[in-house]
Amino acid sequence: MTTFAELGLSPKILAAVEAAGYTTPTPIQAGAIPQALERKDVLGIAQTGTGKTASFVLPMLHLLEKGRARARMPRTLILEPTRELAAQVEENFVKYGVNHRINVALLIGGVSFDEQERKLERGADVLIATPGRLLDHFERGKLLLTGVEILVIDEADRMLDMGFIPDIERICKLIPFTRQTLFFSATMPAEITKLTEQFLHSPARVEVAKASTTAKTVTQRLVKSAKKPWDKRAVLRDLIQAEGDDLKNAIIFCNRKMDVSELFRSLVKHGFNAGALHGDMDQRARMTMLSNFKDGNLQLLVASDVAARGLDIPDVSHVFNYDIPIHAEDYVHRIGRTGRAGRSGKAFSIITGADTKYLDAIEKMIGEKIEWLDGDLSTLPAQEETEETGRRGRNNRGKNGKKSRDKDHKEKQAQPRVAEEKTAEAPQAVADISALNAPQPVLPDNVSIGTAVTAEPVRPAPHKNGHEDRRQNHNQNGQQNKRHRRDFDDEPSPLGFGDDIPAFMLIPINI
DNA sequence: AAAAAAC
Repeated sequence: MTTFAELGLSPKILAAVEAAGYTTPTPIQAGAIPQALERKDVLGIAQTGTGKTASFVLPMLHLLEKGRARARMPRTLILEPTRELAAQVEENFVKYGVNHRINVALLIGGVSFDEQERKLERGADVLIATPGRLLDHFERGKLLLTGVEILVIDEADRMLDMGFIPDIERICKLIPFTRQTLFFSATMPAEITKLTEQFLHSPARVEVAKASTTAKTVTQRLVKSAKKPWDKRAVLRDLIQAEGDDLKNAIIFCNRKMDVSELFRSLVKHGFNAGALHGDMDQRARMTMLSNFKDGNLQLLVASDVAARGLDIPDVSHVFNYDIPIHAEDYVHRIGRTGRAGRSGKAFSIITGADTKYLDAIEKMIGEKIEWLDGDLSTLPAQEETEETGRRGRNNRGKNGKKSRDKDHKEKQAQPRVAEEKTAEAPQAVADISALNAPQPVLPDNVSIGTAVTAEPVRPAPHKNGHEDRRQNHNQNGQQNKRHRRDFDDEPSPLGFGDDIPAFMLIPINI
């Protein structure tokens, strides 16, 4: 079996790898590192969770040992599709670069330019960036890409999904062709193959057997539910409680950002130790939520698909699909957050009558039928007329019977109820939850409860037209609906604390 | 029925 020492890495790097507790390289590392050290282009085909990041970070450190960076001229560039992934790669440089003196700059959106510019000015050995912010810096003239010796394109197929390919092409053309290119993708659709033909020079192809769709160590179950959000939330709570101590930590996926916020608030109200993660959250809150979840301070993370792929969150015992994903491949990515490295994991998907089409597609794709936990949809009692739905339905609806979140929201402010949905007790309710149910200003979209209790003024009544356009990339038709959404969702981005979030707010609620 | 990413 290969060892790290045989790969040709410098002693400084080997020491750091050993200190990090690794002895044996993964297949992608064993395949890619020697090629990269020989300055060959590499085409790495590997999923996340295969040790892919180290397979470019380690050889990069090795090659960076000679020479040093000049102002505004980074020596290497790594492109990542999401901010979290970019930050995660930076962490890898910290971990494996403990014995090196290298300057790493992280260029991602959602945070201020100033510090990023300072780091560029100081001379960056490694630039880790999402495409938009990188080009933004470039257009401002803060950055020259002519000194880049190594270019890494990570998660190329995801970049494709996200429409980044034109940006990637543009960036590639700004970098001298004498560079070395390391290119990673989990799949190779035609567009990606074309891209590699365009930008790689006789690459060494390193392919890691794809973890056959879904890991065998993951127990998958379907759970029936009526369609209404409060029904689904109750089903979820029951599931979480039924798992008891088996549930160490879990990611709960929703299809929409708005539902992430809503479910997060609901879970917290019910006394669960939960956080939230989606792309409209303030970057700082995103980072904090993620690190708190990784550190075990948060047990549950309600997330959009921003968390479905790539994020290195070891040891998630459970994945819940609060919504079943619309695209079958997302199902695989989501449940791939558990059952990693041979450990066992459980994945529960809440299914309503409207979901069967997507469920069929998923089962077809993974090539198996997923078992129902407790009877399939046909065993679902007729839901409409139950006391439960009746009561909640009234509270959740506006005069015309259409859902009016804004109204619902204000009602909650005015006369908060002790228990939102059915009076399920919180699982391990110990701490003083009453504060959460006390009258309070609008509970912010993004962060934990502490915020609401602070004297942050309730946000001024309806939005003036002007500043609604921050997120105008929603659908074109249906202005009415759109307004509803915004009124609820478009809280002043987290809390209006600007860059200075008081520390206590970032402390998750431990119960 | 979506999310992500620049301002």
